[in-house]
Amino acid sequence: MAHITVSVEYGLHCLLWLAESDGKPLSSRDLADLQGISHSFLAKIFPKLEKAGIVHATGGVRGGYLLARAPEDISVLQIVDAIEGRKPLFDCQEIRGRCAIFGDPPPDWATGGVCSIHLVMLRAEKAMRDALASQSLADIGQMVANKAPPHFSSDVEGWITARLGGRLGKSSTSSPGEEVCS
Amino acid sequence: MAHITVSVEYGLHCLLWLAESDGKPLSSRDLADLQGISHSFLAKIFPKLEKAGIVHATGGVRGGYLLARAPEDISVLQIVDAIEGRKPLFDCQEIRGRCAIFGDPPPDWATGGVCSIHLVMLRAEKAMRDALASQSLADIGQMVANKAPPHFSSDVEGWITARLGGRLGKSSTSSPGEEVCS
DNA sequence: ATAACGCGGACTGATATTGTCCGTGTTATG
DNA sequence: CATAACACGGACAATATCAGTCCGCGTTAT
Repeated sequence: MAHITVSVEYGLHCLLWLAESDGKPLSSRDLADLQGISHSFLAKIFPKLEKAGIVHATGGVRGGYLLARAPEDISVLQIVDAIEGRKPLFDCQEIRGRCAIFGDPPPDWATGGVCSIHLVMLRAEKAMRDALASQSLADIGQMVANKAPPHFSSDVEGWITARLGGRLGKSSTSSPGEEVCS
Repeated sequence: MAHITVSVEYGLHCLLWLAESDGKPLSSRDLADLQGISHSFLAKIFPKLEKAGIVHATGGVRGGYLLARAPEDISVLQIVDAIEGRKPLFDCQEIRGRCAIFGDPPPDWATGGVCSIHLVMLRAEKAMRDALASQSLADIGQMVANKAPPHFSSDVEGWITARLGGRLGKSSTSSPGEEVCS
């Protein structure tokens, strides 16, 4: 229950899968089963990504989600804001105006401009957001790809085609894949 | 209910008063009444600042709190950590190890090192913490002092001496003060 | 002796998070 | 055309944290 929630974590992991498995749409159930997370909960996250223009949804029986933009053009900050809705780091209560020495209303010099404490927090929030804005989905995908062994892409491809009911000759993993493997 | 809570806000405002009113200890009730905030709640915050070595408490009937260090040597980050207890920005659930393609246990390449998503969040958290660490209590105090009119320090002095039961001739505000006014 | 103080624990209400479940509309497929 | 798989949205519940109150204990100036 931190400031950046598990909803964001789920969303980011799913978008990484969508960035990898380019072409065929993946349903929220596919993504949930693939990662061992709750489908019901994931189904509440994706409409937010869709409204933010990060993914594109296709309805119907073979429907699912695709990235609406290139992974290079999707920043982590955009994902966080899409899912959490621009949640502030600090919610200033304007304590400065309540000083017992002041009358009612408090003098203008005490309430004008931004509270000094609030200003420090806003700067910290901006530093955090700048760090998140500087990283794209493609950057994280590259980090993950550098860790995975070469056969992993084809394993994933096999799992997906098997699950899509694609009885096209591949029934299990370990078949060589030429499409997604970079 | 943001990541940085109102407890931190209350604590920071109180520490600013302690930095100003140097010499006489102020009780948590003094500070609560001076700012129009809950005394009961404030009384739960100060022991944390005391254990962190930010303020020094003196018990008994004329007791209260004093800054334990110079305002220049107290960073906003130290105050936040003292009150909130090093709360992480992001709590990684290690989704990466739950992939359906993996067996149990998942392969080492998938679980070794820091999760790539977690890494991005840790960098954002560090950027935020660096921003908070770069500002001291004295920095904020200076900002506030620049806004206040010259007679404000003596008004505060008057309020405090009146409240401390100091029946020394001053009964109200608006008397000239020479001690605290910079 | 008393009253003001710090300290700590128990308790309460409000809100956010993390889910689950169900109903509606849409669209490939048999 | 019927069905099943999909997206979407609302209602609901469990849990956690936050904000705040209240009480009892020990300490200390007056």
